[in-house]
Amino acid sequence: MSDAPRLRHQVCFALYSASKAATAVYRPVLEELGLTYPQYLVMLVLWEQEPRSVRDLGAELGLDSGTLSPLLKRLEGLGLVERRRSAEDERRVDVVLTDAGTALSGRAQAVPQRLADAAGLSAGEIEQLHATLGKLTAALNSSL
Amino acid sequence: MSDAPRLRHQVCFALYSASKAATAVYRPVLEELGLTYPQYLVMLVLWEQEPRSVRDLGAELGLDSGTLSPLLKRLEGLGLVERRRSAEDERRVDVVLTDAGTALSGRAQAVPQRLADAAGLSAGEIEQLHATLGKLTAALNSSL
DNA sequence: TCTCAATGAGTTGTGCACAATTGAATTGTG
DNA sequence: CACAATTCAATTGTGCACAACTCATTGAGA
Repeated sequence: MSDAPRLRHQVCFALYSASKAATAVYRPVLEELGLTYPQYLVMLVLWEQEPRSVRDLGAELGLDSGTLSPLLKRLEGLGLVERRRSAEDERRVDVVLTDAGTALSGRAQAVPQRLADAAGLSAGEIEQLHATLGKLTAALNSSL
Repeated sequence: MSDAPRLRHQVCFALYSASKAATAVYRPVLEELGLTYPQYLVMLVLWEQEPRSVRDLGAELGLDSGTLSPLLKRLEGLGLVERRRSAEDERRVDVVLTDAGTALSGRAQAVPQRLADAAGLSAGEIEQLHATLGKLTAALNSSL
């Protein structure tokens, strides 16, 4: 028989599928907030701490300016954030929440629970999955 | 303190990061084959069995024609596959491997090992991760 | 047989992801 | 101080992902 690698045996495909399925579950929920999934991730970071430079956001999320610049422009267009050149370092652009951006946090509370409800995994399995994914991501990133 | 959901606590972000890290590890390897990661997935399916209709490929990979049509056009441009209208059902387009497409299978043998090398997980952990991701994906998809 | 709903592939439009490049601001070193 | 190297954000170009739509083909039912 063929000894080509098999799709269903590959962990990378399992990761790819699970990640797509998770964002698909989030999509209608986030649509109520007017956000896409990557936009939601940026807002999560800002809700934790602001202002954050574009570089900080990129380091936190693993995204570069090619992705973030237009995304932030759209968030600014939605009236959720503002961008301003940093005073100390004119190369930097600080991203801050508007009042509307801050207020959106409240409506976002219920978002993670929707995934948990749909996941069909026990709390222990979730925790172990989370830990294993963390190890895996760290190892993969350090191998680059 | 803020009771906004925290980025690092979210399994969805762990999935998103791990998936991106895995494709990043694959990228330089696949570049030697002239493939992107989604193109590699399509080739994996075809190496298992061909011909496959566009619909079959989509069902296998969870992609729709909006993604597959241009991707297949690029694979055809690379000379790896051919597309032909099905004789039995003129709505369908069957995708078949060219000789070059079949031959590429050999060079793709070593690809999965590269991820395993970089993963830093034991065989048991990999297996459990794979099983948990499978359960998760099935549950998420059935909740839509 | 004659609709008419369903199916399959393609196209268009929006947004994400990443490589490569540009250009301004900053830092380090002589 | 001068100036080369680095840093930071933005832009451009390619490709993936998905929604919404078009259009041809098929198949089921009146």
